[in-house]
Parts: sequence; structure tokens; C-alpha cells
Amino acid sequence: MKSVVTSFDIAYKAGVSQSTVSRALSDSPLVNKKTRDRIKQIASELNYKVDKNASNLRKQQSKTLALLFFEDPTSDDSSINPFFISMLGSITKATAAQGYDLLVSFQNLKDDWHALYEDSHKADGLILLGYGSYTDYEHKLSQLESQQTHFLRWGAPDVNHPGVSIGSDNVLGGYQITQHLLNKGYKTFAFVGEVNASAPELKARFDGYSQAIQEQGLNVDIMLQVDAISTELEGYHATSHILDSQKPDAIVCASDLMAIGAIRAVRERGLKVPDDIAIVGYDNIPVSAFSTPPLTTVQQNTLLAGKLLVDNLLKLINKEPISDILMPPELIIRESCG
Amino acid sequence: MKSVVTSFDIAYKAGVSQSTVSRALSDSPLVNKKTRDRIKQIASELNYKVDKNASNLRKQQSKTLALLFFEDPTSDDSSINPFFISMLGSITKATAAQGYDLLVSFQNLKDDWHALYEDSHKADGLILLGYGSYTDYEHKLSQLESQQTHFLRWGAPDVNHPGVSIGSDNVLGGYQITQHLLNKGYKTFAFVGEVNASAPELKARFDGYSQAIQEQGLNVDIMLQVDAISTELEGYHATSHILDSQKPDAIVCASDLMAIGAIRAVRERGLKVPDDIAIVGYDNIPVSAFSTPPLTTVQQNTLLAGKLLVDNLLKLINKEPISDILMPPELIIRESCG
DNA sequence: ATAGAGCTTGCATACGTATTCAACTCAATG
DNA sequence: CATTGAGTTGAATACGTATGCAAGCTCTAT
Repeated sequence: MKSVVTSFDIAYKAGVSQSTVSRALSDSPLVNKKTRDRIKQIASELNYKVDKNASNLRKQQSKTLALLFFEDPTSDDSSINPFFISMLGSITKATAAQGYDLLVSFQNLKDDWHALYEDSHKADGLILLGYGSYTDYEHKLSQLESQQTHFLRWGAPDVNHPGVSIGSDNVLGGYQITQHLLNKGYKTFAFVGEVNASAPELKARFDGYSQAIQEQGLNVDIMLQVDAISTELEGYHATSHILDSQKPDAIVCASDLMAIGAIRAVRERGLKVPDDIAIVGYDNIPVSAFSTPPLTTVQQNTLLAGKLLVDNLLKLINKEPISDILMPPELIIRESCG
Repeated sequence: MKSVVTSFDIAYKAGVSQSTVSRALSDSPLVNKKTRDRIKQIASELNYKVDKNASNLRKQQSKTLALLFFEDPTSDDSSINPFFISMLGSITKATAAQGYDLLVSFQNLKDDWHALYEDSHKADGLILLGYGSYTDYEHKLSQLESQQTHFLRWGAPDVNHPGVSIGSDNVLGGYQITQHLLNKGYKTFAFVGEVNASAPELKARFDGYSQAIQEQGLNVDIMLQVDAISTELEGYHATSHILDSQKPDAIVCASDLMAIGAIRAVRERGLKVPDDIAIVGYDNIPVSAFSTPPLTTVQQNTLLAGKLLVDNLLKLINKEPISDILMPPELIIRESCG
């Protein structure tokens, strides 16, 4: 079976007590430098590794964070929103940088996920990474809070929801990219993306879009907003639907995936991007730089976001005060807007 | 602080011993059905959750698997090969289906990852998901094996490497897609993708490609293979390089990312895909269906792959015999091959 | 010589659970 | 009535570590 080297084995071999071994391996100044080094040497020879279960049990912590993805009901198993992938990468690294491990789980509504990881002492805190609204989960969020579970959620701050959130300023992002189109001289606009409570991010982007247009004294033609969830196919259909009756100068898509579908729809009608119609997206997913034409889009700083989520969760665990954070996004200008 | 409800609290409230509580909660037939239900009821009221650290310590297991990604040295933090994302999704689900948790970690060469998770009892086994060759890691793989750590690696079976592997038949995939092009009547070919020991998957795809062409009695013109790592940009450059001197009927790219770059390169020269040059990829990443034109490609069944990895790792842990598995890929025919 | 301080170590215990073993109850059987 | 056995429960313990406490040692100052 596996090597079952314990601290007692090290102790025996080093001629000291188990306590001393434990202290030596955690570099306690209580134990003599020479003894410490000798013990470490022996531990390394025997390939000893501290039993995390025992250690965590004793220390009453787990040095582990749990990352809970909320399943996007629209996606199948193998396609995950690229934005979240990028968050996964940055969160993993930020977690490792803090000496923590990361437990990853995809959740869905019916699961008994709330507090499971922390209550069972498998994790010291939770990061909630969800699509759309947390409204459906509100009851569970309250429960999390009442159980004093340490958690943060990704998304816009919302006084109606329990807990602290860290998110990207989608209103500002929508505003900036629309502003850029206005500066380029485009006059008539359409917006592709859901505008309802179940997708607050997209709604926020639409709000920024509306705000920019209204500031120019132009009217937001409500007919030129078409609901679509964030997939290439829905972007394609929504855009086709728009082009059936209208021909705007520019189409603002609430995500890059939809924008890629939109480009296809425009192309199929023999129109050119950006010459006939400008198209912009949101998220700066990897392929957006390589679409034809390359997509003007808005980037959320996922590297910083992951770090902020992890660092603030640890603060929360350590009982330091934290508060909502809204990160400014960055405009990425490429060729699809002319 | 957090609720520190233990099995003793439940025992007290139920007027039974802690042993009985432990048994009742694991549904042991040893305890009377009525008592069992009463205990469960109380446990649920107090929102009790078994302390995994204590439980795992006692049971000497962790009910957790660790998924170790090997960093792709060519990618930055935020871009992860879409294929691995899809694997992450399926592995997560397969793990959950077996009642296990999943620890995710991105590794790089210098880290002391080998055996860390299992030796420290944080995981019962490891899944190694690497880019390219495991040659660099061979020493550590041997060490894993000598320590009797339970691990599986994703990739082609290789007698030179320790451990069992599960992978996709890249030779067959390369063969099938080239065969399809040959059947369509294409005569001259080029291959974009690294063909060396550090990228055995791509090499295998090239081998299948060569085999198909040679079977037709055609010669593989060695000049028409250009090295490129799996990114859009390298696919673009490699293809541009080919077109500088040649004009093949069809270009076989060793990955979809490269194929997307290749399409851009072909387009920029005023040529049309597939009318002037056919282009095919490999991986069936999500955007491949929405490129212009949609990409003919080869799909690896990630859903099955994830399940096989997890299920076989559990077999290994349970000391059941397992062996290498090579999964057949599936040809996905779209418009980019005419 | 001795007291005290500072450094180093060991003893004993707790963390919360799962499980072995013994014990107890009760009904059925001879 | 004694015996057996099934069914149910509790006492005791081990899992491997970290740490409070006490004790030993060395060395200096008196």
C-alpha cells in the first residue's frame, strides 16, 4: 500500500519526540536550528508529507477554497463560457499564490451546494461564479449568510442580495464602446442581447449603451434591441431578425459570441463588416482577435478579478472588513468598428 | 463563529450515543429505522454536516481526486486550450457523479507537485492532463509510480512512460480527415503543425495524414509541412509562409486554432475557402462551427474521455486492473472542405 | 554556590469521526 | 425456565497532527 510514514516515524529515526518533529517541520523557532535541519533532512529522505486531514482537523481549517460555477442552463457539458475559463485560470493562480488549494465544482439550482463545502470543513470559503442573476439563489445566499459561511460572489453589487460582491462595471463598458461608435460618426444603432432580470450583466451593458446614445440627443429605438442569450447561434438569429426589417449603422452585441454570430448574419446578406455595418462585442474572448474582421470589444480584467476575489475572500475569512468592488473595464479597439 | 455542531451534539439531543449517530447518518442497518430517522431529522434541523477532515482521517481516504493541468508554456494566464476546458467540464461532472470532489491545479515543471496531493492525503488519486510530451516529467512520473501513487495520464499510450494512459487516437483522426479530403478529389496537400517529440499529439496527426496520402500513392512533399504551435497566430504565419511559395489544394491544420489563423491567411491573399483552398482543423472547439466558413474538423469525445479517466482512476484506487485506452475520434464535416 | 533567565524538548491532550467489541433487550425455542 | 440468537446500542479507541504546559538544560549574574 502507500507509504504511511507519520511524524512518529520521523521522530523515532531522529531520536526526538513527535512534537519536536511537528514543530521542526513548520519551522518553529522553538526548536534548535540543527535539530530542525536534521529532522527536515530525514523527513525528506522518507518522503514524508504532512497528513492534511489530521493537520486540518487539529488546526480547524482547510487551507482550501471552493470555486462554485453555476451552470449556464443554455450550454451543454462541453462548452463553458470562455470568460469563466479565464476566471478559472486567474483564480487558480491567485489561490495557489496564497498557499491555498482550490476545489472546483459545477453547481445547478437543485443541488444542496449551499454551505456544503465549508460546513464540512473541506473549504474555508466559497467563491460563487454565476451566470445571470442570483435571484433564484437568493434564499440559499441568505442561508449562507445566516450560517456565517465565508463567501464572495462575482457580479454587480446588489443591495438586495446578501454578501459582498466583486464585479466589472458593465454599465461603464456598454457606455464606453457605444461612445466610441458615436465618435466614429455612426448614427443608427441596434443592440443584441437579453435585457431582463435574469441577465443583469447584459442589462447593465444595455443601460450603458442607452445612456451613451441618449446623451447625444438620439433616441434609443426600442425596436432595435433584440433579446438573445450569449451564444453564436442566438447572435446570428437575433441579427438576422434585425436585418429583416432594418439596417442600422452599427450593432452592439452584449457578448463576443453573439458578435461572431452577428458577423455571420451580416455577411450572409452580402453586407460587409465594418463598411456597411459596424459590429462590436464584449468580453474579449481569445478568438475575438482572430475573427474576420477582428472584433472591437470590451475586456474585463480577469487576472485582477481573480486576485481580488481570492484576496478579499481570505480577508473575509480573517475577519478583516471588505466591501463591494466594481472594476472598470477596458476598451479594445480592433477593425470591426471601422 | 461558525456553527460547530458535532455528532456529539446530535447524540445528546437524540438521547443516544455518538456511535449511533455516526451509524445512523451513514444509513447503517445496524441502527433501528425509527432511531435512524429521528437522528437524521435532528441532524438536518441543526444543519449538521460531517466534518470531512475527521471523517477522512478516520477512514484514511479523501473522496477527492486531483486534476493537474500542465501549463502550456505558450499560453498566457487567461487563455487555456479550449480542448482542456472541455475536459475540465467532463471530468468535473464525472467526478461528481462518483461522489468525489475535485481539486484543480495548474502545474509547471519546477513545482513539487509529484505526489503532493496524494501523499498529503488531500486526494486519493491524480489525473494528469498535459500538453505535449511527458518526457520532461518522466523522472517525476517514475517517482509517482515508485511511491505507488494512483495516477492516470491523458495522452497516447507510451511504453516508455510509467503509468496507464487514456487518450484519443490522433493517428486515426489525422488519417480519417485526410482520407476525406482525398475522397473529395484534392491532390496537393500541406500540413500545419509541429512535428516533433515535444508535441506527440500533433506528430500523430501528421503520421495519420502521411499514411493516408501515401496509401493513395501520392508523395508527402516534406516541404509542405510547416511547424507551428497551436495558436491562431502561428497558424496564420505558417500558412502565409506556405502560400509564399506554393498553392496546395488543401491545408490540414493540426488544430482548429491554427485552422482559423490559416483561413485568415488564405483570405488575405484574395483566395477563397474552400473554393481555392480547402482547410480543415482538429478538436472541434466551440467556435469552429461558427468560423467563416464553418470548419471541417475532428472531434475527440471529451465527455467520454472525462468519464473514462475518472472511472478508471477509481478502479485503480480500488485495485482493480486497468489498461491503456485509445479512443477513436469522430470526423465532423462542415463547409471548409468543400 | 545558587537563583534566575532563556533556550530547547517532551508529555499529554484535543480535534471529530468510524468502527470493533462487548453488552444488553427481547422474543422464540427446547 | 433456561438457552439461543437476532437486533440494537454504547464504551472505548485509533486515525495523525498541533500545541499548552511543564520540565530539563545551559549559562550568566549575583
